[in-house]
Amino acid sequence: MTTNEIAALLLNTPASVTDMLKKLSAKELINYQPYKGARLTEQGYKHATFLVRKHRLWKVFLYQSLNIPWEAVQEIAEELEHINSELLIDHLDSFLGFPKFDPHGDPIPNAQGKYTLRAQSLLSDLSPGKQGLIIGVKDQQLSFLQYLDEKGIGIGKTVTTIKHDPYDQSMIISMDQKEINLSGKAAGLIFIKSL
Amino acid sequence: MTTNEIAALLLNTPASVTDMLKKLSAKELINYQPYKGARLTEQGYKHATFLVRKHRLWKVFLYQSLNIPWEAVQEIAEELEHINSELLIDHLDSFLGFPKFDPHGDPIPNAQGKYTLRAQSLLSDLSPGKQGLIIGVKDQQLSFLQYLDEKGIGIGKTVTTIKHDPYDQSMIISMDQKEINLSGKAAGLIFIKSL
DNA sequence: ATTATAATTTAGACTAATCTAAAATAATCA
DNA sequence: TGATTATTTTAGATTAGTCTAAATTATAAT
Repeated sequence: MTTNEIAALLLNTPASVTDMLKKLSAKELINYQPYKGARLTEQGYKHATFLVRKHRLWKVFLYQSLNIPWEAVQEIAEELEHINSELLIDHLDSFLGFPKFDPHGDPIPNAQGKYTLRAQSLLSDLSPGKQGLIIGVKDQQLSFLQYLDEKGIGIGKTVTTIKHDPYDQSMIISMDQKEINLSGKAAGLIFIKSL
Repeated sequence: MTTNEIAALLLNTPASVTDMLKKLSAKELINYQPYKGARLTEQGYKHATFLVRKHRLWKVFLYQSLNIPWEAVQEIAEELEHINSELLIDHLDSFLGFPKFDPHGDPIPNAQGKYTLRAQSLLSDLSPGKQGLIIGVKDQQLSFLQYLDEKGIGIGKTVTTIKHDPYDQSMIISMDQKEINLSGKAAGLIFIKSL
């Protein structure tokens, strides 16, 4: 990623990002060469993985145990993920039953930092007549998640492609004995396991 | 509390505490007059109560749900308590079954900020032959909690006073069919409900 | 291959939170 | 009650994280 992209993502200026890169470099979490970009070191990768682990485990907890609505989960998890205690996270993991995926279908690194892989394809590639199990989403913007909620689409649902429009890629799928229209854009953001 | 005492507690210098008092005063959380001390405003009291609520609910969660050992609970709870979301805390409260007391026996304010009161006395005041139920401790220093752990003393245990030494106030109590020696100091830090 | 444009970094300023040392105020005691 | 001591506050320095504007470097276009 470029300095500007990071800045846009963090809602900071590129100048601030440059400072951060220098600091991360001093801590040996990244290898950084001015104007050339940066790359995580092994140590940095471990830090990042632990952060991902914390974030996704908290998401599972907030959503599954506390029943906190979608809209609020992301924001709270971003605060919780900064609490630094391996003990806490390992106990949380155990409490939750060592989940392998978070409520968006994203894989959760285990205590050793290993991700569970699984075969996945896009709903947009599911041929007419075929069945698929929804296992995740690619985009976690609120507007998209709400769009899915409205249509009743969620992780764990089984869908069948009825029709795939060759012109605009929009799809008609069946789910829960109902037919649903889906834009090509949306279908390309939904991960499925074909059945 | 004095400026110096606050400083000692926070492990900061008195100069820093003065700065904090001025800032809290600017936010109208305390009424502060230089050299005269400070007092919480109504708004400040509400903030403080919410902080206590957060802290104690997290403690219940860490201890009861996650089985995190004593020694670690306090430190983690101090980080968690700074996450500011009423939604989160109210859901956590509900998840935990709206507990009224934390694992040390300290009362937890409800969503309206009300504490549950209960009659309590000190173990040191329990006359020989009388029974009491341990419901809390007054001091939460690690060393004291470990001292209690070693003797098997904890919240929910029923004890009977056998003997009370008039000279050094030390006590012999019976618990779980065993006799236990307790210093006068310790007995004065244990809350009981007499039975 | 030069030049123009875009991306990135540097320099310097600002704020917030802390500190030390000095000054001001309050409390204590002879 | 006046002097001494303790407490508290102020003043000024330091560090970390951010910003804007200017300078530098890389990329793209003619």
